[in-house]
Amino acid sequence: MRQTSFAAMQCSLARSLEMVGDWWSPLILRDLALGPRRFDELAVDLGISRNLLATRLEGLAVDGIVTRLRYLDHPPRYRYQLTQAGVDLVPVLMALTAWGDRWATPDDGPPIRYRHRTCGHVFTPTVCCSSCAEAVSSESVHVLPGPGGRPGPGTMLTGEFIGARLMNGDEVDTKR
Amino acid sequence: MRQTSFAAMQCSLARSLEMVGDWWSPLILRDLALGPRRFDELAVDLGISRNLLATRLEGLAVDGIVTRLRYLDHPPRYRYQLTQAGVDLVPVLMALTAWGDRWATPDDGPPIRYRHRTCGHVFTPTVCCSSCAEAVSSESVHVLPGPGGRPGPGTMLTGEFIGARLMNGDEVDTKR
DNA sequence: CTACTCAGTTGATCTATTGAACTCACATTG
DNA sequence: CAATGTGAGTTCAATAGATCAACTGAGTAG
Repeated sequence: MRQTSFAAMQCSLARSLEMVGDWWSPLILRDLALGPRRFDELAVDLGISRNLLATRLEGLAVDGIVTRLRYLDHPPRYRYQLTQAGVDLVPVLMALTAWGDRWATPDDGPPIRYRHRTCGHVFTPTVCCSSCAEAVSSESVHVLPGPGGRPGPGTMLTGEFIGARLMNGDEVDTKR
Repeated sequence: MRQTSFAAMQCSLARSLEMVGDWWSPLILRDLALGPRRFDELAVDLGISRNLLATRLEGLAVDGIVTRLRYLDHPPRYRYQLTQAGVDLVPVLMALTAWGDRWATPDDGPPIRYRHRTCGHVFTPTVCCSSCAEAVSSESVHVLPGPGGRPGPGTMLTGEFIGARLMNGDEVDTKR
């Protein structure tokens, strides 16, 4: 089979997915952000098979998202830690979690909540405009071609649709 | 084998991943947000195999993220469209794309850029606090247990680490 | 009448995921 | 000091998913 690699795609989403888009990786990163740091903790918490966990951690380390730290020499004991790239990814995972709180219907309300230290409030992670700090929706965004944009594997046609175009189309109706 | 289902996990991230966390799904949603809407357009643009595309689209439709619309009766022609859940997910994908722009090192700069209609600026999608609109980082967030939180598959230990705790630990160093 | 498009199915092949058992070094306990 | 336990994986058989490529079938264009 060989799962198709997204690495060659001229698309930052595809490249992100190549690094953290597989089954388990985001949950491993969630755990590293929330507390579990050691191999066995991760394995027990997630219920992931140990060989897969080993493979994933190695991949994440190669991609510079986690580091493997030896915190004890005798016996050798390791701890996995998020790098800056990993830390930067946490808010994105929080946003996806917030989406799940809304659309994946948890049985008894959200399993965890976030409080913002600087303002003190319990909040919902929201994707905002870096310029005006307003929440963005797909309707309020124009997509523009960037310097790295060109047709290629994974983006054969998208370019034709882009160009000062309203994201999510002109003839859109979002009825369910 | 059966790939482990995340659906039963008491974690909104896991439930989100159950719906959109598999190989290709996020790219399919990207395409639906950017332009391609028809089966063949998606297949050609992504280079995904046609049977997988059919399976994914059906799954996304079952989960209420896309709808299949017949826009022509003779011959029968269909178009796939994001539902409100799908539209709500787009900003999250944008945030992940922005992460990729930063950490997945595109060769020639970002393939696409976003402009915010309401303020007119080209911007970086940023995850912010819904209360104070400041950008959140994992260091500025406390994690609190929510009503739906309890140990279970996929979250056996995380609960022990949570409780008015600083996300990403107390003894964290984020050196690379 | 033939070729082409859209929207998928079907089937053979191959690989990633799973679950469980195994290794190996060190530590702890009775 | 023998027996058990813990951390951090590795090895292995079985199987569900992914891939590629060819096929179907309705309709339309030339």
